[in-house]
Order: sequence, then C-alpha cells, then structure tokens
Amino acid sequence: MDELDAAILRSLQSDARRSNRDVAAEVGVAPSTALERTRLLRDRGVIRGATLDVDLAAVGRPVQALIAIRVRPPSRRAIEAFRDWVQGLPETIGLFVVSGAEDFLVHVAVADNEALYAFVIDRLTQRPEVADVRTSVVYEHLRRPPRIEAGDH
Amino acid sequence: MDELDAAILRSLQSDARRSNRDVAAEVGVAPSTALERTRLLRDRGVIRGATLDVDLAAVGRPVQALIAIRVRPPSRRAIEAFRDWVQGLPETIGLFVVSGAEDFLVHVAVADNEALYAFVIDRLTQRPEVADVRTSVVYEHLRRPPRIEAGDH
DNA sequence: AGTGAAACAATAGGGAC
DNA sequence: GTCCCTATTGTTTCACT
Repeated sequence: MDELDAAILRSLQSDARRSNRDVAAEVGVAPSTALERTRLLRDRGVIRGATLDVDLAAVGRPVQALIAIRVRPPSRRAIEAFRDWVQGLPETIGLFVVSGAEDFLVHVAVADNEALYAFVIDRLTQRPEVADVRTSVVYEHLRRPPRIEAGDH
Repeated sequence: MDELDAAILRSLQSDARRSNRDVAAEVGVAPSTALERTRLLRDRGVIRGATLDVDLAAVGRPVQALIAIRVRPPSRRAIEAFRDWVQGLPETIGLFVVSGAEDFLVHVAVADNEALYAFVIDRLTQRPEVADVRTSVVYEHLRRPPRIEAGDH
C-alpha cells in the first residue's frame, strides 16, 4: 500500500466503472502500470468488488428501517443461526453484529410502513431466540467512502 | 421498470464492472439493447453509480463502530448542522438519520480502539448539541444488494 | 431490437531504467 | 523490481436496417 495504490483506490471509489485508462491518467502513471496495481489490489483482497448503487425508492422500496435485536441466549450458536436466517430475508439489505445492549442491527428496505410492521411482528418474532426488538425508521441514509492513505497495512 | 430493466439491475448488482456484453448475454438481449436500457436507468436516477468495495482492515481501519447520538434540541436546525458536520469527519463511513430514542447512528471505521475512544470523547462531545452518546462496536458488517423486481415504480 | 464497422479499452509480452 | 511501450484481442458505441 504505497501512495500509488492509495491514489488508485481513491480514484475508483468515486466511480468504480471508471476505465483503467482514466485512472492511469488521473494518478499520473501508464495504463499498464495502473492495470497491474489494480489487479494486485484485487488479488490481495483490498478490492473486494464493485457494487451498484441503486435508488431504493426507484425500485419500489422507499421505506428503510434499522431494527435493533437482542437474542437469548447470546451464545455463538444462537447468534450465528439468527444472523444466517435474517441475512437471507428479502427485506434485509444490511446487518450489523454489535456489542452493547443489543446483538444485531438489521437494516431493511420495504415497500411501505405496513410491510415494515409485518416484517417486525410476523417474521422477526417468529424466531424463538428473539428476546427484544426495537425499530427505528431511517429518514436519511448517507454513505461516504473511507478516506484512504498510504501506509504499512 | 419492466422485467428487462430488473434483470439488468440484478446482473450488475453482483458485479458493477461486468461488461455490457456479458450483461446482455445474461439477460438474453442484444448488447445495444442492454446498453440503451442501462443508460436510461442511469439517466432516470435508478442507477446512482458504482462504488468500490474496499476491505477496511486492509487499508488500516479494522475497527468499526455504530454510535447512537441524541441531539438537543431536536430541531431541524440542530439536526442538519450536526449531520453535515459529522458527515465530513474522516472517520465517518455512514450516517443514518433515524426516528426513535436517538436521532443519529454514525458508522465509523478507525485504526484501533484508542482512535474510537478519542473520536467519541474528543470530537463528538465537542459539539454542544450532542446530548447523549452510545457506542456499539461492530463485530461484523454484512451487506446484501436489494432484491429487485419489475413493477410500476 | 438487432447488425456491422469504427473507436476505444484491456491485456500480455518484451524492454528500459 | 518498478514502470512503460506496443501489438493483439476484446469491448463499447453509433449509424443503419
């Protein structure tokens, strides 16, 4: 992870579909050099992939929520079972396994408030390990790419 | 948003860098058709962009946390001022504005626990509108692309 | 919605510093 | 060892059917 690697990552972060030629020009190296570095970053697992940023409202799921869940018992078995189950639900778009008062924060996107209510009272409470549920509606969700700097990572 | 649009979105979701040719073959239309549809999806704002999925640990920020924050007074002025400020911090990688007991959930990625502690007690508590802070360490963060279906969106 | 040709980009191999 | 140049292959794009 030298300064060139960091510059390539920064360039691709703003638009992962940018051509290698453009990236090379932006960071000031030959296209072949940029290409080799990018592939090494991919091989080393620094670049995991590129995901499409889709407008959830435009695909019929304008309502988002974060649902804090406490699981009982908080054993590895119960945690992992619940995690795997909730990850497979169609409403789920993100999942945080956390420390603190709760064990999970499930990020869901649904069609309307009714669907959100149904998700919470029909699906979640079906699971016997769910001890407590707290729903927060998401008014706004902003994402920022991490600031990347060179270093001995 | 017909079935073809949905299929194109599903195809690009798994890898936003997939070539138009591959997408066309996968969804069963000519490349020119896939290209036009993809461009229309972009123009209509359904596709917002493509973001690089970077391994945070590999770029020196292996510790993640979600910080729940209550702001006082919970006025538009205070909410928006805090949102804009926290969004600009280098540690911030995500921000949820939510209903419920708290007003914000700030997703941060930092170098170590010390940096996390410093973020909470030095930076956040500097702001006079911050009334309450609750930090949860993120053990695991999974993301899932939304399941996209055709429809009159 | 599909075809073909021209412009463009990605890749592999070889060579300079 | 890192970077660059060039030739080849493959991809995108546009005018046209």
